[in-house]
Amino acid sequence: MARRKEHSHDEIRAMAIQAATELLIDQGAIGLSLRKVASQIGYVPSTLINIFGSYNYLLLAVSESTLRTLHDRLTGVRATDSLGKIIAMAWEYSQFAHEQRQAFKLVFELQLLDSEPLPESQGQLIAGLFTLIERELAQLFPEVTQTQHLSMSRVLWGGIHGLTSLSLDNKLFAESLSLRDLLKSHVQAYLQGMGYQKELSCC
Amino acid sequence: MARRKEHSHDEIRAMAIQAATELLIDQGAIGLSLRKVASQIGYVPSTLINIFGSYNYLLLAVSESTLRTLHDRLTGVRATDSLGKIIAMAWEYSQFAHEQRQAFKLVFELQLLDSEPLPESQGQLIAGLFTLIERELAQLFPEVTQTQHLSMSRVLWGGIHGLTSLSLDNKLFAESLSLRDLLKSHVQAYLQGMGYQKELSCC
DNA sequence: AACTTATTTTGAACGTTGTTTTTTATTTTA
DNA sequence: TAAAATAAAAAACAACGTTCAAAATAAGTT
Repeated sequence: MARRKEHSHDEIRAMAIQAATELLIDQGAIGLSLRKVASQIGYVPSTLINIFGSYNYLLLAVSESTLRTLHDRLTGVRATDSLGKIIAMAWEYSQFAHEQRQAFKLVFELQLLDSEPLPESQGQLIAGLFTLIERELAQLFPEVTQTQHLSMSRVLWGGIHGLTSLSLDNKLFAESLSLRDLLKSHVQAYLQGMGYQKELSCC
Repeated sequence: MARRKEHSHDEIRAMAIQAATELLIDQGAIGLSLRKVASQIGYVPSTLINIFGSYNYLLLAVSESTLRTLHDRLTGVRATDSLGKIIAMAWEYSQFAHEQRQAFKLVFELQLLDSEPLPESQGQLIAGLFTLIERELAQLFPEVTQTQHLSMSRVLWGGIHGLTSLSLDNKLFAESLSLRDLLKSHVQAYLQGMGYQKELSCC
């Protein structure tokens, strides 16, 4: 058989990523396979392997697409002050995770082989999430070094991610508590503990 | 063939769990399969399915065993005060995760089917980790309600888990920062933000 | 325009996976 | 001792990712 040339490689890439995302949404991670994606877009497994390199790299492309969407959602968050913005982004992060549960889990659970190095673009995308917080920290703590902004952003995002992940798998074991309140408590108390005292009259 | 009766079912269970753990350690999650576990202990796939119910339930048993070991390690942590103990447990948690990387990831990434409900024992084990922190919080904040202890323990452990998970996958993107310092910063600042002021002279 | 050379998609084959079903050997019971 | 129950193994099954040779189109050459 041969070169149908109905679609370019880039078009096939896009079609495969979209098909995979849809399968992921309404069939779950188990209902996703290279063969299903291929048949969904009218191609054949080996064609996708030629284009993506491997099934894992296809999944990585899906993960990358998910991260881009997430990043866009976070940049769309608005708030009156930096503290409110961080809290709002934390909430947006967790909401996205719950809405796109399977796709979100894929981002953090995809296991690459040693022969399949993580492309830098993927790292840049995740690092880009941290940057969003660093920017706000620079506003809140102008007197503090950049290394400390770095550190604080990791602690904040680590907590947001951890709470979100555990919540996704119902592993918080606290039905009476709302994830929203936990996230808010985390961000507020940590920043307060780090010296942020906007509406705190000390003694 | 038939009933060799060399081992009881419980013995086979234990052998399978141990073999799976060893395969997990020195071959990674990819090198693990029902068939390999079976052949490792001199049995056959269908025998393990008969005993465990499914391959997933075998993995769940491995996960349970891992959680028990983790819990034991955490209860072994000693410190002079409650704050120090929480920090020490956080560090122990992350150390365990790095030492038993694959087994730790299995605990939080194992996906059960809808037809395979999560046994309560597994939930109890994870909830038991939170309890360890709640106990210390009761010491630190005796005046505070139990619901608030619950909430604070989730926030603390969520952050510890998130930082640990991201660190496990090299997704913190901050080589210059040590995980230990991040954990310490998280616990200390959060508790301070929540009103803990042991060695803090206010004004 | 015809022929050759590249290119690219495909179909078939391979090895492996978890699971189900059937067969077979052993143990228990009558 | 014979029949029934039981338990382990073997074989069959469907699905998986991947590889590879064949086939069909496109591009290049004379």
